Amino acid sequence: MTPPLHLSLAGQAVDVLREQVLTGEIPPGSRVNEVEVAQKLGISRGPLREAIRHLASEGLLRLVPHRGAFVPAADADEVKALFELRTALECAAAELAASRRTDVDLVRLQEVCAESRANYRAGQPFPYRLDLAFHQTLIDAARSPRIAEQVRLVQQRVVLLRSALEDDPPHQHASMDDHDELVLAIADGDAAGASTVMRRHLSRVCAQMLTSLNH
Amino acid sequence: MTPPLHLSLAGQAVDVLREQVLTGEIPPGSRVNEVEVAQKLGISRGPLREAIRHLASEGLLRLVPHRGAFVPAADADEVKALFELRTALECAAAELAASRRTDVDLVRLQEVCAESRANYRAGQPFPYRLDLAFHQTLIDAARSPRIAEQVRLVQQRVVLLRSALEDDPPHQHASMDDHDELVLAIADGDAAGASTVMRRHLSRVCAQMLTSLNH
DNA sequence: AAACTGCCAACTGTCGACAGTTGACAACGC
DNA sequence: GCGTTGTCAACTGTCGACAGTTGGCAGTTT
Repeated sequence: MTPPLHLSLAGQAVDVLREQVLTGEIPPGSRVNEVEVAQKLGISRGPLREAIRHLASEGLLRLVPHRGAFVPAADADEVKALFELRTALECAAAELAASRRTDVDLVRLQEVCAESRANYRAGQPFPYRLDLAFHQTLIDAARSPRIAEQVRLVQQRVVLLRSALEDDPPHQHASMDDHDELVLAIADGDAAGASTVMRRHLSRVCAQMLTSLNH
Repeated sequence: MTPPLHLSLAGQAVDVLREQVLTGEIPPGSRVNEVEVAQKLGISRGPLREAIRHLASEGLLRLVPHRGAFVPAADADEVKALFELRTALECAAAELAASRRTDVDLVRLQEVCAESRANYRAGQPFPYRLDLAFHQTLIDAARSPRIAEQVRLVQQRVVLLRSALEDDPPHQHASMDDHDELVLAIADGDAAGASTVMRRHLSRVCAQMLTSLNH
């Protein structure tokens, strides 16, 4: 019994639109015209409206009555508020991961860290893909479905605000150090330590986003 | 026709449906028939579908492709997972409240506690209304809009699962003690203490829900 | 020129109808 | 009797069209 891999038009529209919003193909601040996008996707306005509402509930769009849906623009206060939420969730995830992790989880985390190091030594910048992979692996190790769900949504909103992020080698290096330290704490089953490191890590990332936002 | 149509039909449907789901008027496990409910509300299926999708994003309904929307039934694993999320959020809120609270916030918290005590001494059971009011006042004192938003959604889902909750005087007394202790920690600006008390409090509430679920 | 007013195009909100899928029931074969 | 298969009603997914609202623009007034 394979779950219907055939997604509804609304579901497909959600995926396409989410991609376009996150990649900046639909730039922050711009409006989403229902008839225009519906024609472009080859569907009617009904499913598209449901897709727009869904993305709005994920925080990727902002709904204004009778005016339409807008892509929220990066804003300092929004970044701070969002990182307070992210910190609450990921610190809890780090604690749970430290106490629930299996050896397989540990190997996966170490692999991601090793790949990041190798990539960095090869002279390439720390790809955001690997950063996401690390945090993803960590919340999987926490084995808390509802927390994982929320973390995914928050990280998505961070990606959206990340358009104004610039490459900063020192910051990237510090992030990799944080990740390594996190793995150590999780390996030791040190919940409090993992939480502390995660808080410091996210604090650093948040600060970096705020500074690059002011440029 | 409503002369001042301030809210869209979909928005009105969201409010009505949410009320019906939370009060159990639409019992857990039952299905929401689109045509039936649409006729009962006097609207067409379009706005109702948007309302259903919205409530699903809040976790008050569960969508099954080609089958419709169901009210999720209380389940032990779900309760545990939900309380892990709630604990992560409200502990963070308690910490923030301890460091950001104003004197007005403190007075409000004390007022809610005092009202609970008076109510209890009058021989009446600790109304859930006051419990909600306390947690609401606390997250307001935390001044973190994104966290507050998520806490509201989680508490709503707890209300939904709460149908199987029975009155338990000892538990109510312990809850009020926890609240008082929380206020003391927040008054002292003791973030770590507030977080610890909150964690113990929610752990107790979760355990109580789990036991009354098995009866 | 600035401000006000009425009009208009564009867009969202809403509706009724059609098409595709699902689960159940009945008829059939073993 | 039990399992299989064909049929069907009910419901969700989708569409095109209509109605109401919004913001802007032209024309008018002071």
